[in-house]
Amino acid sequence: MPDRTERMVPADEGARGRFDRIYQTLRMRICLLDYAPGERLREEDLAEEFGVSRTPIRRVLVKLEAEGLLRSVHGVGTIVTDIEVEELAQVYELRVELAELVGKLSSVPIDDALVKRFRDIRNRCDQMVRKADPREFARINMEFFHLYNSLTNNVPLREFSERLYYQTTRIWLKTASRLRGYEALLLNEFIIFQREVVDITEAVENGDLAAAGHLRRAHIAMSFSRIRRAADSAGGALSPTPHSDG
Amino acid sequence: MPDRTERMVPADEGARGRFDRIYQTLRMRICLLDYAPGERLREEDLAEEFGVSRTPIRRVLVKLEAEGLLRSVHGVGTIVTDIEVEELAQVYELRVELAELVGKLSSVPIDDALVKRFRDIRNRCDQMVRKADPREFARINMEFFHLYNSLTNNVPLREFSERLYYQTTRIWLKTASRLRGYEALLLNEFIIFQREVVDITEAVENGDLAAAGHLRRAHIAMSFSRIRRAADSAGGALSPTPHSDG
DNA sequence: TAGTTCTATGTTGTGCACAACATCCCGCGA
DNA sequence: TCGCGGGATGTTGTGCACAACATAGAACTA
Repeated sequence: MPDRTERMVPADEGARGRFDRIYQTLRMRICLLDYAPGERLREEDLAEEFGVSRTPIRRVLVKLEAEGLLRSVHGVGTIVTDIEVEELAQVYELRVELAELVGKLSSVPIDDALVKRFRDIRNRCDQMVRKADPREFARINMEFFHLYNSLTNNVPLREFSERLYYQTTRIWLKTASRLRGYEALLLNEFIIFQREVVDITEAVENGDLAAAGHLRRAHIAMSFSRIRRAADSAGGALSPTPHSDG
Repeated sequence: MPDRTERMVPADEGARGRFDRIYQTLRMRICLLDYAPGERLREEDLAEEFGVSRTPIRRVLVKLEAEGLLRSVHGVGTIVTDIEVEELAQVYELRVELAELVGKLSSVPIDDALVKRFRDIRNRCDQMVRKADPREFARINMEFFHLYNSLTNNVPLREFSERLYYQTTRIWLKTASRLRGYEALLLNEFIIFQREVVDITEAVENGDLAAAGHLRRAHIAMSFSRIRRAADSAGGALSPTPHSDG
């Protein structure tokens, strides 16, 4: 048997590994608003940053475009998608249903390791409640999302929930950041989020995934209600925003 | 304002139009089993057929891979995905729920034109009941799916339902075609499908989309039950099948 | 001065040659 | 006869040069 030389250095990744790495990186940046909605991405810049040519970059961009995060226009550029009020409502409408389904379909067996992961996040929430850093909030929110999502073994459900999540959080962040009283609002959201984590952790501890699903559903629905109400009272900040970049 | 010259000849399509055309064509072929699960697609062959180089073909393949219909392996080829029993069950489990949601979320207003489209398909079913051609059955089934899907305005829901549909129908066709008594089975399916069309058309005529949703849900669930039962009694034909091609 | 055309510039899309990778098959030796 | 090693072959992945396209701004005209 030919000695399948195991890759010793992590830097020496195959084509697939490189593709995934770039893809994950860009998706994270889009979700964390490092790339704002409406911003133009230059393929050549990305190629230079990741030390490859435009070709593999384009591969990643095509995939991100298929997921609705980017939109390439010939002769213009690759633009981070924005989203309309109507469509944001639709996405939330659907996320609410899917969240409940996660608790219903193909439940995973609950073992100590799983419960521990929930408790860990809950504890980390307690520790960082004072900081109220938007970026850190987004990160832990995302981490909790993935953990919650892992409660179902239904692969298509997991994938689609993930896609909708990445579609909405960045828009949520963007919308919230344009409202007056952003700091207070964010702190409030964090406290509510903390309660959600506590509630769902308890449901998981009790092995009641259906209850976890209902809790999650309610929290997502209320989260959207809050942001919409705040935006309405601020005078239509949820409307399509003009691009601020040149 | 510069006179935006509308394209007069359909042959003179832009890059985007060509991309969509190739994408739709390949997706249809995969769904209709022109490309069987496990089959290898050669980029160069496709490039030659569509009169372009490999580059735009690869663009399409990346998107189809992102949707789970293809899988590219460096140095091996681009392979039409197969699907495991477990995952097929998961996909159906989810399709059932989404079908019901189509009747619940963001319902479109029902006008005469919409009702007419349902009646048209119903009538065409009546006319072609004798033929029992698998390919024609798949086509009209697909057409009805798209029509039913258009009952909701929720874009993400439509997109995801579509993706799951394309994932399952081809596997359904493949599985059914390997069973004994395939002809009789198909004819039976067609008769049942005809009933479904009649039922849902009536629900739409009455403006009761929730009822349409429940009908659709029930029919999808029963369809999967039938195929699974038939496969079980035939001795595990739903198991992962060995590739028959060289 | 207002409107229009044209050119310069920048971006994504395409074609092609080559590198990286996996597999098959032939030949060799025990 | 069986195992195995290495080259031949075929496929996807990458890099690069150029084409197609869109836009902004200058230059020109009425």
